[in-house]
Amino acid sequence: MKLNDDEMHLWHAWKRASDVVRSRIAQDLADAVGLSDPDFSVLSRVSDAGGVLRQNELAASMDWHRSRLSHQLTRMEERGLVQRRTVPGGVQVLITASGRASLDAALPVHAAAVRKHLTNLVPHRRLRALAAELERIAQPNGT
Amino acid sequence: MKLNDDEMHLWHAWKRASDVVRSRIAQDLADAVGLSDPDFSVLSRVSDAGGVLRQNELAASMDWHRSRLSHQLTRMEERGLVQRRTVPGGVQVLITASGRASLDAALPVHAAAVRKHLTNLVPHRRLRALAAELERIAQPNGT
DNA sequence: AAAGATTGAAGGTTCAATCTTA
DNA sequence: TAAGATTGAACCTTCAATCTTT
Repeated sequence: MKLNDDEMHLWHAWKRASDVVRSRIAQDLADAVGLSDPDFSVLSRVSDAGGVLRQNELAASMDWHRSRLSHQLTRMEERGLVQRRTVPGGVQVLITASGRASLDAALPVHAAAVRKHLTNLVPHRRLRALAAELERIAQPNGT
Repeated sequence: MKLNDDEMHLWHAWKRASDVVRSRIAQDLADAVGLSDPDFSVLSRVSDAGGVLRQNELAASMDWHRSRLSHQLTRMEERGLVQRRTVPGGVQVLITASGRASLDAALPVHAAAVRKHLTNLVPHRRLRALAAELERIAQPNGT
């Protein structure tokens, strides 16, 4: 019913590390290229899919709810980063030239930020083990 | 300039685990007692401080910007969870009876959620080591 | 001036309700 | 009907500008 010292310690460390790493990487990205974390995620996925992706598949691949993606795409479309096109059975999301330019600028910044704020702070020989440990934590459908 | 496989793997696992754990715990808390994560954090801190805390110290102890806390307290005050009182040199935040009742209801739910979605998914003998690893990651002022 | 606090705007997330189309 | 998508409201976070008090 109450957490013991070790559990509490891990919880606090977890919370702090999650927040700190996310905000540091987001800050570097925003400062350098004016993209938010969600902006970058969307552009990356669409680009990886070849520049076009059905909205429904995009949402599923990112584990996002429909409405979340809908709001996000509305904002990104207003900024000219992506374009929506209605097709039979749904909506296609296309990356624009401007969106691709932003992504290209963001990629090295993002990689550098992940290195600086996460992977470089973990000993090389621990990289795989920590990743595996995190996957075990994220795995269960604990609901 | 580009992440290698191990770095990429860790990054993806990290992002997923961070999101999943945060949202699962937040969901349990919201479903059971109607408190958000920030609500719970504020109530916990104020309660730990004896039920009263200067707003400035509260912000500092949570690593929050002034405006973030100000907005949060405005919402919480409207819901009757806390009360603000101007004192020489600043503002005092007081937990209300209703706020304390919500916190009391939330504490066991929160502990159970942290166990279920985080600490129980880590082998007992790894608890301290993982916490230490996370502290090392959160440590540097990487800015 | 400096520190504490507030405000409004813009972006982000979630939920429930709605609309549209296969 | 069911799946895909949108919308509006409420809450959260950040930033820049402002206000207040010491």
